[in-house]
Amino acid sequence: MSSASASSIQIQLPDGTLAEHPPETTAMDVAKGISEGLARSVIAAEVSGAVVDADRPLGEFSEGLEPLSLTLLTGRDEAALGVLRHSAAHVMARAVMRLFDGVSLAFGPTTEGGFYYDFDLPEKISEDDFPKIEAEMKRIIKEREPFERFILDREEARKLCDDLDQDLKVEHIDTGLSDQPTVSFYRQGEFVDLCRGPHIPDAGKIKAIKLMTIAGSHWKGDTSGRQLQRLYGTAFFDKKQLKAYLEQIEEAKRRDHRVLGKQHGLFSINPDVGQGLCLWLPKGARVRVALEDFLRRELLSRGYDPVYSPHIGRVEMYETSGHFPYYRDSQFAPLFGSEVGGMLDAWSERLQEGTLDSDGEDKLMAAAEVFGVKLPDYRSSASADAKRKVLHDWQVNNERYLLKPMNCPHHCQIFKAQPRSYRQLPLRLFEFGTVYRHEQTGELNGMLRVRGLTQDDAHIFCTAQQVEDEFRATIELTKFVLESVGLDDYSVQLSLRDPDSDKYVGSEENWDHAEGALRGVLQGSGLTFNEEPGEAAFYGPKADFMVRDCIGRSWQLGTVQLDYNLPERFKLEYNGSDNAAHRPVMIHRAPFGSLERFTGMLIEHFAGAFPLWLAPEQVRVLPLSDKSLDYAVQVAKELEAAGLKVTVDNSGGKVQAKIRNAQLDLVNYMAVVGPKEAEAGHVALRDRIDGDLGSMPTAEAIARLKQEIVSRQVRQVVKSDFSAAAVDSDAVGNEY
RNA sequence: GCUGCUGUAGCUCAGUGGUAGAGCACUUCCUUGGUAAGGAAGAGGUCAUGGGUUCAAGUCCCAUCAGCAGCUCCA
Repeated sequence: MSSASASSIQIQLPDGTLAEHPPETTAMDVAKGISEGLARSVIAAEVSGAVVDADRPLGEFSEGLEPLSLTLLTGRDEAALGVLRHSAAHVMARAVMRLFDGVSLAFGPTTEGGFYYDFDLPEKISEDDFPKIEAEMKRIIKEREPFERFILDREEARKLCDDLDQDLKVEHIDTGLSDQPTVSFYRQGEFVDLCRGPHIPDAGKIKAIKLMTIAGSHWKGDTSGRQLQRLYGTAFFDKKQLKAYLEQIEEAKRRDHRVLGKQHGLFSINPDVGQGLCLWLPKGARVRVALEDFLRRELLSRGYDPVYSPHIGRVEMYETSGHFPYYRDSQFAPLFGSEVGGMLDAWSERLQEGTLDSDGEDKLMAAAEVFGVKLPDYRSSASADAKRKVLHDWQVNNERYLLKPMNCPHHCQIFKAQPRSYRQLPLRLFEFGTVYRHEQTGELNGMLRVRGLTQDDAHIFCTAQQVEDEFRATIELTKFVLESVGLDDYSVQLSLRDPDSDKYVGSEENWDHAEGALRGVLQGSGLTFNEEPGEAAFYGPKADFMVRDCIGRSWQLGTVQLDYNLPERFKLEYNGSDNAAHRPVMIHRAPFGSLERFTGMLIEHFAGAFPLWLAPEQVRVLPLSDKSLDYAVQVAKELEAAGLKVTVDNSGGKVQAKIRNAQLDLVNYMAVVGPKEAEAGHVALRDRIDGDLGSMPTAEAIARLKQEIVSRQVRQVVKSDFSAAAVDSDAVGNEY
């Protein structure tokens, strides 16, 4: 960090040129040396890979005799946009402090689409305040004041923040920054903020700003802590980029699967059925059936065995698997064979918490007796654990069930249902398994986050040596599935264990082997992937597919996870070639993730306009007038017999109106039929995308459409011009 | 779950404390047509639910429920 005593430093520019400069030279000086125009457009600099202020003396970054690599960042560089936005966050905070009293600043970072700043202030900010805040920001920007950096040691910094009445900053210096001997501040006019930087040279560089929304947040993400007001905004180097960004948001809104799902009759969620419980309407169900049929056929041809399991299971099974009661908050409450089960459950919980006094205990005993429950082994003098065991034993004998939160325990039981030999491995069990999870109300989101979902779930039981081949086959399958629906922009996130943690089950040797195998397969697959140490589940490493849709948003869909835990817990065994019992490795995998989430994502990806092979209404027959209705019905029967999803528009009105409605309903093909077609046995086919295709024999039209279906053509994806990922979907973690 | 916003016809939405509105969709009638909107009439409402204030509440207040945005969470 500290400047070397050398009297000069060597600086290397991206084109390779080397130059000697005094250590106090700044990136801005270097830019001026090249041209004044460049100097005017410099936003920041990248020095040896780190983004820094353009006015920092470069000598500060010099270590030893190595030349410093310097890249001047201008509005054209992606990294510069982040610097701009963070400076815009400061400008916004400054404007808010001018307009409101008692503002306490929290954090103000950049986000993918802009920036935010969290404030603690007595007054509530509302969207009605945005115009005046924006006006104040514009006033600040117009003054083009520079951002000035200065360093204080911790004590001075603490005092400064205290003098400024910034108690959250004081707290942050005391806690989050307790290991820093000095901290940096930025001053812009009267506004001073504890900040790591970097910043733009002056506020005049901000050419376009807009406040987006106001929302609640929490100090350091702690929901029990102070509630803050988070003001979101965005900023760009020019107004055109801002406009494109706002259009991108509008485009995402137009594609919202909840809007399109309602508009096109795909699915419905209503309070009478229950929050987060999705009704698949006929059209949505047809899309799902197409997806299920496709995947089922594919799995059967790839050596999978279909299985079915019920929607509920004994709680004891989930105790064995370890899912109950540890994840109780996100499960629906157990179903009890007896009315009294729930009471015993609460009773047991209070014993565990130690909140049950003897008076309460007597009342519970009396209540239990009313229900005819006899607990002769329950002694009031016994320990809480002993009492809980008595209650638990009663419950076990009186059956309690859980709506299944995952399919794995059932599939483990299927593995166990028969003796297994190594010759049967790998055993691949698949099921479209419906599971129920009691997600928090605030998490629910259309089809993307629901409480009842169907996973395209399978569990592969294999030997440690087979993991690599199975993993490779699963990756291939997932690639194939994604590409079949026209998703060709994806990468893989490989989650590995944290080498410093001991929370993991399974032997070190197995983990090493598995992680090496996974990495090797991904390297050989040609897929782009990144490794995330410490992100693995405690029971095994995993690979998640991150998919980009056509407007640049990224989604986490398919997942492959290794599991050393469940085979252990369920004591799964197979007989090896050595005639000894061995424990299999289990692989969870789901290329879609869940049918709900996948379909919701597809609705947005295609903006509701599904490719022919997935479309819920592939052809609509449009009679020219009622006189041609009989022929239209006859044509529809022929198309239906050929396996096409077809309807007849029997409404009155002109054919132009019928075409318009069919186009708006996103029907792939229209078959216009009038007297001429009836005469010749033809249809006048109209393509949703290309328009009128002319008159042709019905058989020819059928052949054409079937060809398109069989080849699973994805002919049209309406791409947005805006390529940057502006709206990040809530990337939902693994589904197991 | 937390904070904020919203809830009016099937859908999208107007509605200033004083008789409930529009467009689209729907039904009926007229029109029978050639590749993105033919015409007319009709029907459709416990203004989310429950309280309160008021002579009077869709409108103001409180609670509940639901939706949305963000936060938090996601085996």
